[in-house]
Amino acid sequence: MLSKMRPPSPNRKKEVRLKRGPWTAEEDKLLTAYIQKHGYGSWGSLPHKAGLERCGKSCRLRWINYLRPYIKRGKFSLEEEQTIIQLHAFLGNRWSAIAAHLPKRTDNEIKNHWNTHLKKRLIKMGIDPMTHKPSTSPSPKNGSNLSHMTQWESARLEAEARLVRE
DNA sequence: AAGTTCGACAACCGCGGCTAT
DNA sequence: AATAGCCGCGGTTGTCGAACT
Repeated sequence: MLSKMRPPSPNRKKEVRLKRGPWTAEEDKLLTAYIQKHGYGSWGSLPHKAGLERCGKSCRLRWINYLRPYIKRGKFSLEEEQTIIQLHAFLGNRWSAIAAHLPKRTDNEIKNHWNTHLKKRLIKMGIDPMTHKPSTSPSPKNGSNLSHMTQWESARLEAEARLVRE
């Protein structure tokens, strides 16, 4: 939908070079202080008001994924991982919907965790991470034990997906 | 010790939905 | 009804530290 994309720098008064890349502690402080005082929203104008040389999009991302006071960071518990796998079986790559069931986790964090850990783990178990069903060409070396595991896991996932649906 | 590869995660980009005009 | 702009989402990339050679 290119027509909807805004031109490079439409109505910016001055060509302020917007900063990109990792956030500094100082920037975090500015953003947090501003949001604590005024709340968030209107991301387009927020950076300027907060004294940040970032685009609104970058500020929004930083706040949502990192600075919000109640988010939980660090290692995922077994329960959380199971929940993610179950929800993914039902919802697919709808990370924000999955994150809604794990209130303290962000969609970005869940997505990263899925891509770096859970997906690989399922593949290792012979489960297709997209369909959550035993993959069609299971690795030949870990035969029957694995297929039993995958059948069990698959049945469990389907049952749990049903539960989530209800 | 130096160089290379790998894994984890933060951040960016492009797109689509929604709303206001 | 058409258009412009904002917001949020999902995919992808970039960066950095750890592990390995």
